[in-house]
Amino acid sequence: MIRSRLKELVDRCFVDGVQQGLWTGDAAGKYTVEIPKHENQGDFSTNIALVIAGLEKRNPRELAARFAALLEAERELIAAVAVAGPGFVNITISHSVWQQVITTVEAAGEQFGRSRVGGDRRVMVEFVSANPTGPLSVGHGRQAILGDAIARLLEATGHHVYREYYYNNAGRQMRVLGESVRARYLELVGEPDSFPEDGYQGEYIYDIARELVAEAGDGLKDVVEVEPFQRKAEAVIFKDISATLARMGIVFDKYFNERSLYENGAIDEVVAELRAKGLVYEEQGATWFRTSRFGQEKDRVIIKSSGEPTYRLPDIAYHREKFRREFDWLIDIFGSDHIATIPDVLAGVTALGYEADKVTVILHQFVTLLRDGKQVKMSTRKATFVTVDELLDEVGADAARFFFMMRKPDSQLEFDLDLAASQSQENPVYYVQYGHARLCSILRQAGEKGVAVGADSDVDTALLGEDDEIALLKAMAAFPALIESAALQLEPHRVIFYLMDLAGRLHSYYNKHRVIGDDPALSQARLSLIVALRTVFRNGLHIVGLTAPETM
RNA sequence: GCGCCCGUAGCUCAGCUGGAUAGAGCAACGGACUUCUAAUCCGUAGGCCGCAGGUUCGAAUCCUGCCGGGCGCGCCA
Repeated sequence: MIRSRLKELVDRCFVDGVQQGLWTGDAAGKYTVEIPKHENQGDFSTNIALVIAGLEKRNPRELAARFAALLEAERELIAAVAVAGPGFVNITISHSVWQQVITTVEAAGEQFGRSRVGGDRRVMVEFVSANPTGPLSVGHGRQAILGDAIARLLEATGHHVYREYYYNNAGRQMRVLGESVRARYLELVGEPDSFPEDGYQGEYIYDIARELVAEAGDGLKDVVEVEPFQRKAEAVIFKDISATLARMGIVFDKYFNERSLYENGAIDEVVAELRAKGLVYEEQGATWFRTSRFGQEKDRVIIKSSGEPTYRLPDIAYHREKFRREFDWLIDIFGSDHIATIPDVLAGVTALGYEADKVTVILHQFVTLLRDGKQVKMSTRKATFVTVDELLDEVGADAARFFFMMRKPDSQLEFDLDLAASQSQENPVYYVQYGHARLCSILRQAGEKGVAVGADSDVDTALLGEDDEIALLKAMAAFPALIESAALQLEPHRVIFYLMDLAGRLHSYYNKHRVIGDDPALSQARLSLIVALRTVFRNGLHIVGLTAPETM
């Protein structure tokens, strides 16, 4: 906001300098205006002199001094200019400019931080995509929160977001699930059948079987096909999965199933197209895709000698469907164990004539759970994993969201159950939410004491001159740019770090200064700051799907 | 063996995509409640940014090679 205004100013001074013959125009677009690391280095800093010096082999400090002289003339934004270090030009913005942020925030209200940079681009975010063979585990939980937070950030920045969940219901995995349910069913109606060797052992399989007994008694005991059992399992488990996701505030626009790709002929079309382009061949009874043409080590089987496709084929067909549905940007969120499938899918869509550039894949690392300081051992096979539902029971939706968002996807995530569940000071979720509650509390007090939070015409924001007040104003001013960049970089964790920082500044300020005091004008000014801060907290929390409690 | 990710304070992790003197939260230690919520604050201590080279005005960040950890490398998904 202010940074972009300053950038325009710097650009103008740069051009002025070119016209005056102080330097050439070569550095255009190469220098930056940034917020420096240390507070004694001004509010903003530009490396323009260093860039020019590098290009023209000149003395950076001298160039910096000349550039500073040009900036000095601009007094509406700038309070001070200084040359520092190897040749940085540090710029201090006038307090009055920061103080105007309060008006800006209140004018925008709920829209503060939201933007239209997305330009209505249509984006699909595919995430979770767990096959309905059992309840969601904590690994899926991370993906669910990550994907939803990314979706929310994109929505906040003017994208049209479509959330989609893809699952395989045509393959072996779901067949085994059906067989597992049938075995439990037969066991329950007194006709024990051998349980499949690689069957699903979880207690939930019995639950599904019990539902079948309740509905049909022993009427299904002579059914040989696995189909009815599989369908039932899929339906029941999906109902549970959707309910779990809903507990976290996640709703998908569509559950896309693999089987539909067979039914509408998409699978056959993909094979035919690839074959027509000479990218498919038969060997040892299987059908191979020439992935080696796309920079891979070797070709891959897409149809097994048994006639059954491998997972690759439907994955490619599914991605072709995404392209056909005319999205501008396709975001896939996968666990890091799916890394091997990505090149195949991208090779597939490239081969079919689509721009693989439109696909962004985010791989997230695994989650380890910590309880009593020790790692919780989990095994999918034995169904000893901790489910998302159990996690939500234990720590609640906000803490789960917060903890899953706290780390960038590339990092493995250690989820400390005791910390997330603790209602105490070391829990960062409460630290941030308490910030918002505290602001609400101050405003409640103001109301009770009859200190009206005046229309901003009565408020003299120039009274907000304390260092920590200016720091709070600066932090608020940085919020829109933060949201924009977190959205475009697909990095929700940055919002969390921002909120923790803002909360820290607020709590510190609160302990140092009284908002409602003896001086009515000062109280008014500070209350206007509190109102603006509340807006930023609320917007920040809401944009990433967290609640903003008014009391705690 | 090959590919991707990670390695930063005792622990868990940030570090705005190459900037200036390295950051936060926990844990440790010492302080602050007659006050708008102490779910808070203030202070102290804590570092060979895995190691070694290279690129340049400048590297935690980029390139190469090692070391250590995770995930993959199927006619499983």
